[in-house]
Amino acid sequence: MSARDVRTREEAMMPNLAEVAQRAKVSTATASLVLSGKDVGRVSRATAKRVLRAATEIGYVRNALAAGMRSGRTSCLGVVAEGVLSTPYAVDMIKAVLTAAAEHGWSVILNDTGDEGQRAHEAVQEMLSRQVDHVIQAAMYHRRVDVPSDLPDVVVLNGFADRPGVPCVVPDETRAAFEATEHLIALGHTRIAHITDTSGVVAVGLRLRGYRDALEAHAIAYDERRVIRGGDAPEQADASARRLLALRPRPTAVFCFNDGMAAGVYRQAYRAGLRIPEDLSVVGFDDLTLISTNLDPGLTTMRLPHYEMADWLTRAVINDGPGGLHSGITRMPCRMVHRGSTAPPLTA
Amino acid sequence: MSARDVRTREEAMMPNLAEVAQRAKVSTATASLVLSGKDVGRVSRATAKRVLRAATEIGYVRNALAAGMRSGRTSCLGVVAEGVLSTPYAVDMIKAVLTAAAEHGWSVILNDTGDEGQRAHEAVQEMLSRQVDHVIQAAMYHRRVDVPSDLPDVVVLNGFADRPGVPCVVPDETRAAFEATEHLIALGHTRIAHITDTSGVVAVGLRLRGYRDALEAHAIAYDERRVIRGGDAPEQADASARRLLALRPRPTAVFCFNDGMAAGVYRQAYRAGLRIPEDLSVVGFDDLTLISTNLDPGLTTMRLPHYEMADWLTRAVINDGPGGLHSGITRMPCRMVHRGSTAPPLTA
DNA sequence: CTGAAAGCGCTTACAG
DNA sequence: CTGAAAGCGCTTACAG
Repeated sequence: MSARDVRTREEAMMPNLAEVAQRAKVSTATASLVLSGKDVGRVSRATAKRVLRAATEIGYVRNALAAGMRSGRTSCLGVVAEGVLSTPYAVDMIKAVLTAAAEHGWSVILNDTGDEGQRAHEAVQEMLSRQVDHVIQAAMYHRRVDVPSDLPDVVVLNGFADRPGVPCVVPDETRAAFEATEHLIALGHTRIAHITDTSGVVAVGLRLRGYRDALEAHAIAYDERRVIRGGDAPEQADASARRLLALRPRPTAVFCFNDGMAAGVYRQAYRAGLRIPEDLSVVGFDDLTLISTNLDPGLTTMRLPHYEMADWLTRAVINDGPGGLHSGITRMPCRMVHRGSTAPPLTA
Repeated sequence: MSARDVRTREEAMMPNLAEVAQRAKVSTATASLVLSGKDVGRVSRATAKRVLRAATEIGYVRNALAAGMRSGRTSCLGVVAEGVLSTPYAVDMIKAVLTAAAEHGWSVILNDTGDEGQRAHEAVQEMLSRQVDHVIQAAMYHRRVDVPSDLPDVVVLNGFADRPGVPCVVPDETRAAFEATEHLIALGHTRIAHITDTSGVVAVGLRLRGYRDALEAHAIAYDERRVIRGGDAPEQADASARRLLALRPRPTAVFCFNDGMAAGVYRQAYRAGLRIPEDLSVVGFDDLTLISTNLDPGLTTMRLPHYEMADWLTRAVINDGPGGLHSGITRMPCRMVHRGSTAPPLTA
């Protein structure tokens, strides 16, 4: 074959290592050593300088494909996201992965398999084919994740694996719900309702647990009638909110499973002529700023640690590899963002 | 060197083409032909079957690095995003790129250089090093994009290049603003205000143009006092909205530069005791559903064609290459989403 | 401190 | 219809 058979680097004016070596009058071995920073104590400073200058002069860019094939390491991270980009909730995770990876000089191959998670197998094959060093499997919300068995170096972000031995990181839902509820208790509330979801997502149980634990810790009786279950969409959030406001005696505070449900409470409270926070304190969950900052007053809510989880996991994987990680579930704390939707009860 | 020097496919139990060929009792040339689908009329059906069976039996996954190096094509798309993941506005573009690429069997290397766009050069070097076939440069909002000169096969998504010869795609802002305004005119409004941005982003001028054109097309006098300029944050949106409501005679409708500003109008209208849409019709822009569906009533707004732009561009690049594209600006239409925040004026 | 040479796993003209 | 062999651009023991 000739140089014309394929779209060569030469055609695209991409010089290769041999040309750098030739120009610097050294072997490709020496040039490689210098250009990959492995030259200390092995190549004289003068030679190294010559190589670097030559590389700069002809605009050398190393072919990562060739390097990866020879060395067996690609400095490439595969991210198999399951619908992460379909939600505004979790995009921060991708952002964190990209940022942390870039800081380490790593690249990221991203594949979002969509809400169904159907294309997951294909995505994994693709990652293997591209020889990524590690795979991060990211879930759009805290849930159980099916981890392909043919994937050795895998970790799970925002979910837990269906098999043991896989490092996972999730938000500490129960603790967050405990703190949110305790915040309301500290303000003097005792009739605290909880609006939650009808779906079976794990966070529902974990946050309910935190809510109950907080009540119990402060000797407030748990009243099942104050736990309202409804859907996620705006109309369903409205329905839940109406049921909340119909409770007698009316709760003076509500802890909502997410910000969308809190938005429903705002809409119905205004329609009923109630003031927030004077007549009703509201705490949300997620901190979708598009919702929380556009409500009036701004919504006090628990921020999910999407960025922190992804940042931590990415750095850990790059620095230690999945093997260096605790092979189990790591829980990360959520932080409460105070904006003005809570106050002491008027009756206090 | 020996097989133990590097982390080989053997260690990871990754069979290579030679093993497939050996098992199928053919040469690697024949195996390669079959496994890359180039065997029609070149390899007998029986031989092809043997190869495919052998590959399946030993769980062969082709090494895309080696294939890419030899063939000069990687079926890999580089996406240099400039803060796209930092905004809820434009994530749909990434989603569309990933989906379209996956459908063609392409992988995507994603790099978000953050809001500043500082790391753009590094990102480009990275892409070149990884030998991506094409690069898509994506902007977080419609704006001028500095396209690195050392990047031959590049196209711009949601922006326009600073140099000629680069295919670009952007939303048709002027037409969208024209249609939004015309919708209000068709309902019978004549006192139509426009709340816009103080920043110098290009969309400000383009949408103002569409607003003015629509008024002119329907012989409604343009009144500069009805164009209110303010910032983007909730408090600034509130300030703009207050100025709107202080106008005398009060406009019966308002076309907002974005949904966040429309949310400010809702807040202030409610505080002033005005009903939407009876007393004031509101049209937004962007269709951030977290805002538009959580307002009461739901916000009628122009949806930006982020998904469509990215989908179209990705398919075009993969199928034709950047060279096959119109080397200039392509404008894509926005679609109006009707939700109930507009109605005929009461005085009509 | 430096270089010659092997080899990563594939694809591709080319010869038969 | 099939195979032998070259070569993509690197990195890495190894020899000197």
